[in-house]
Amino acid sequence: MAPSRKNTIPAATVPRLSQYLRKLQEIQSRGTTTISSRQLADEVGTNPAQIRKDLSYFGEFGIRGVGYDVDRLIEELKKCLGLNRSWNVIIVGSGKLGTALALYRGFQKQGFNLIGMFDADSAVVGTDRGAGPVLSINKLEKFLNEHEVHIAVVTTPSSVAQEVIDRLVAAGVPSILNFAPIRAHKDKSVILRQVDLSTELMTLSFYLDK
Amino acid sequence: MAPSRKNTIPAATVPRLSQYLRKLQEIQSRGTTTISSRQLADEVGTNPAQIRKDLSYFGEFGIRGVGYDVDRLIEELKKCLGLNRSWNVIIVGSGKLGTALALYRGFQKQGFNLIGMFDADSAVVGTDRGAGPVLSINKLEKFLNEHEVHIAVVTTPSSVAQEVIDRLVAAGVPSILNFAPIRAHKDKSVILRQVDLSTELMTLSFYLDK
DNA sequence: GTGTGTGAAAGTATTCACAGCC
DNA sequence: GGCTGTGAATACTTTCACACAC
Repeated sequence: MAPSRKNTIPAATVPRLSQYLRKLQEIQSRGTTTISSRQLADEVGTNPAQIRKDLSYFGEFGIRGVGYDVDRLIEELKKCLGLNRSWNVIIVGSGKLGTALALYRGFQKQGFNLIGMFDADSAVVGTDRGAGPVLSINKLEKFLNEHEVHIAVVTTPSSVAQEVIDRLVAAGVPSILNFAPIRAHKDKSVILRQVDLSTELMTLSFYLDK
Repeated sequence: MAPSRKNTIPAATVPRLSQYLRKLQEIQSRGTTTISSRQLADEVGTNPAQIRKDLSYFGEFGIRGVGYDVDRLIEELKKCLGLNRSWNVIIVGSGKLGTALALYRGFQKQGFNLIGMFDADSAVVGTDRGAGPVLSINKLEKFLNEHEVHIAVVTTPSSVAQEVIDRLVAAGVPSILNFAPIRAHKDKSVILRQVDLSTELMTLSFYLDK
């Protein structure tokens, strides 16, 4: 039976589940209805045992001798990932990067509702960057008070990113996705993930230099 | 003695080195000249043993009882990461995201030279998005023939990303940073890293849903 | 026969704890 | 006394290999 005790699931498994899900949605749209762990592994660039092990933390979704039903597995993965509901998202920082993210269509598709964008620049406030009129950063706390925000995406300049993150945390936002190139501090209760161009480039540099 | 045999260095260490480097540069600009592994660990959000172990793969850079000289450690980390030289970078896909990345100032600062941007949209070709006039994607192979490109950053729509990556690989580009939300395939000789908004959001969703 | 689910084994990564040097 | 560098211990991940179900 599905244990569903998420504390016991390896951290490395979680991002892989999302990749399985996306690949399966692509496979579904091609009209394929059944897939083996080997086929999926080939598509996603891993090995079959990894997939079976990852899935086994959540339950038994396959049929021995046959494989997995694509529709069923998509539903199960959504459930595993908490995607059978919607999450409210805001973007703080409405520059090029924030706008690029706001316009990303896959956003809404998986149940992420972009309900607000913020910026400090009064020339930007009021314009539409993909999620209705951009609000002034001064209205951040008021907005957070009136709306339940689950995820805040931070795309501000790095000079103000830590301050913005502190304000988000203080206002009770439970998770943050930070694109500013700083190593943000936060208290343990907040879920923080960092996406960092300069780290990615330096990592490539390391392997190029071998 | 510094072993410098990069195959033996844990994959998880490499991105951490880049974070140590960035934090040290910040610390340097505040005028601090010496730092202990504990202080750096607090700043970067890890533990001192992790830092000492990571550094130990490359050599002995500290002084017992004292700590690390900030200037020296910065130089050593740059050497470890292959940053004591410059790398040529192109961006393929000059939409909002590509433009945002092109305008990111930290880019040039660490020795990454943005030498070209490409797009398929003829309305975009010829405009300046932060790295001189955008070139037509039709001229990609010609450009790669005439310039040594070390890193290609892919920010195209996902529908064409795999095709673009295949062309980059065929033309001999040794490393790729892919922002398109696809699981790209590639041959083993190419270094590929993926940055993926939807995986990040789904990972947050997983932990929010606990 | 085919392919899943899963303990056990192998392989990696992190943390501990202390000898050795300042 | 303080802090690094590192083997040893622990924790975590991936891979193997096979019993079991279809």
